[in-house]
Amino acid sequence: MQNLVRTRMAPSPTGDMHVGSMAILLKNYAYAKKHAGKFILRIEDTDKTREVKGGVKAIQDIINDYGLDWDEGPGKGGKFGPYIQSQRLGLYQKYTQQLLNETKAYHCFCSKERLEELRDKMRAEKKAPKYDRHCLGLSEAEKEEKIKNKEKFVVRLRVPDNKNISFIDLIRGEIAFNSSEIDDQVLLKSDGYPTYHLAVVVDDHLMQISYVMRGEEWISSTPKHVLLYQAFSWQQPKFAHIPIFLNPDGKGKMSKRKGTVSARSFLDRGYLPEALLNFFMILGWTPKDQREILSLEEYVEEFDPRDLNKNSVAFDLKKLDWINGVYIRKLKIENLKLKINKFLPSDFPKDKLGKILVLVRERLVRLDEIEELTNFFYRDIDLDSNLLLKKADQMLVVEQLNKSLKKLENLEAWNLENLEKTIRKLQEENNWHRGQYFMMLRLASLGRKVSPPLFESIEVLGSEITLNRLRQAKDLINDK
RNA sequence: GGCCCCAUCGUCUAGUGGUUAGGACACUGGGUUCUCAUCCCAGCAACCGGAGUUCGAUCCUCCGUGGGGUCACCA
Repeated sequence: MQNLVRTRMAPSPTGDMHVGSMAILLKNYAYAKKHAGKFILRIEDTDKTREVKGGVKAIQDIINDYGLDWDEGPGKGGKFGPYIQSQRLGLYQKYTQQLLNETKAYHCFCSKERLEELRDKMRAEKKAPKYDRHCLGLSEAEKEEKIKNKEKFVVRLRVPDNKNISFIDLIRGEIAFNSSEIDDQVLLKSDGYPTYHLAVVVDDHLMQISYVMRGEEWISSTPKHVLLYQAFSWQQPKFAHIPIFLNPDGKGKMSKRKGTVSARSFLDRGYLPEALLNFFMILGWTPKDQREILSLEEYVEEFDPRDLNKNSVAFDLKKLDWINGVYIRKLKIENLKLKINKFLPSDFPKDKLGKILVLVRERLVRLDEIEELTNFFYRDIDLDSNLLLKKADQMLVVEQLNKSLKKLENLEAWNLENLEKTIRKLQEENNWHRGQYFMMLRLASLGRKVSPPLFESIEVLGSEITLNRLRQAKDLINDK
């Protein structure tokens, strides 16, 4: 049991989960699965001021909507619970007390104003802002007095001076810091809640997390955590800091300013969860054979954080679009029907859904394009006489429409075979230019230059609508 | 600014002390075709710079440059 792989994702319920977080979650999930370990979901709700209501539920939902799940955590239980940090306050206070007793931590009564002033001053001197340990000099009596007077305080870690602090990152190797660069971290806030730094270390230890895989932006915080592991004499987990997503243009950390970034928003735009996961997989990592389309199962089998690339990666939407298209094309119609349901406009003719999907499946890049791709099947179209007459004169087009109408009106059955045979025959017998004639018919019956194949489309459209539109086209040209 | 991380086509990457530096997306051209899309074929395109180590560096070392991250009683 000692070597069990236990990974975790520890989001805060402060708003929609970022796509980058989902990508990291995937890696934690996959690695635990690969080693028949456990993937833990822990909620880090230690900042009461930023918490949003329904945040925990939103986190659980989005994970499930991406087709993933967790083994221990809210809604699942587990023997290391509770998995919500606000329910573990006593634990953090207990461990803080331990550090206090061992003089590895100390009370700090400094006001926010003083700290801010201090920071401003140090910044002005071009130095890294650091707490000046003002309260470390307090005598025991002074401290007791302040506590008795109910003065607010925080507890800070007493960081050793000039000590080499290093850790092994699975992706990058050894990373070293000097402890003098590290601030005396606040461990316990004045409201009794722990800071992130205390809470992660305590919980990762207590929950026996063996691999901490988190975003690269945590590298500079890791020495603080290492210090804490040392202060408690706890064994460190293995660390892997995952490269972050850059904006699609490759400039800067992917941010709201340059577009939508929540994991939910991609689902809302009609990207399939499997396609998104696949995209996350191959950003910064490739399987040995370099294939780019792979299933979750295959990924679970092959992924290892040690093979991750070191550099941050641009979130290339073009590639995502390509992957999404690949996945849509692989979908069986019955399956596509289910998945596209929530993107259908209210006036979409559900009885024709299957037939229409057959026609547009290979043209869909995102599910939310369905309306744009199919509206001519169920909405009035705009006929443009200029377009109709673009490659032929008025007389010819009227003749084409007349002859077509006559034949189509007398079709025995409105099916693909009859339609194709009849129209092709008309074109051949009259020696009409095929491109012009077919395009004119497409324009007249579907109202657009770009569409699924003509015969299939008008078959689905039905005789009534098709013939009406052809008549309208004729009238329009005659009126010109 | 301090500290830390990173550096192969536009993007995501493979790769090696000696290779025509490979693939995918995107882009361009062609084929199939009633348009578009799919599919197939072809093309364009990269080792950040400078020293050093070496018979030989894209690969190893150092410096520079560039990009990124981080410096809260937020995570």
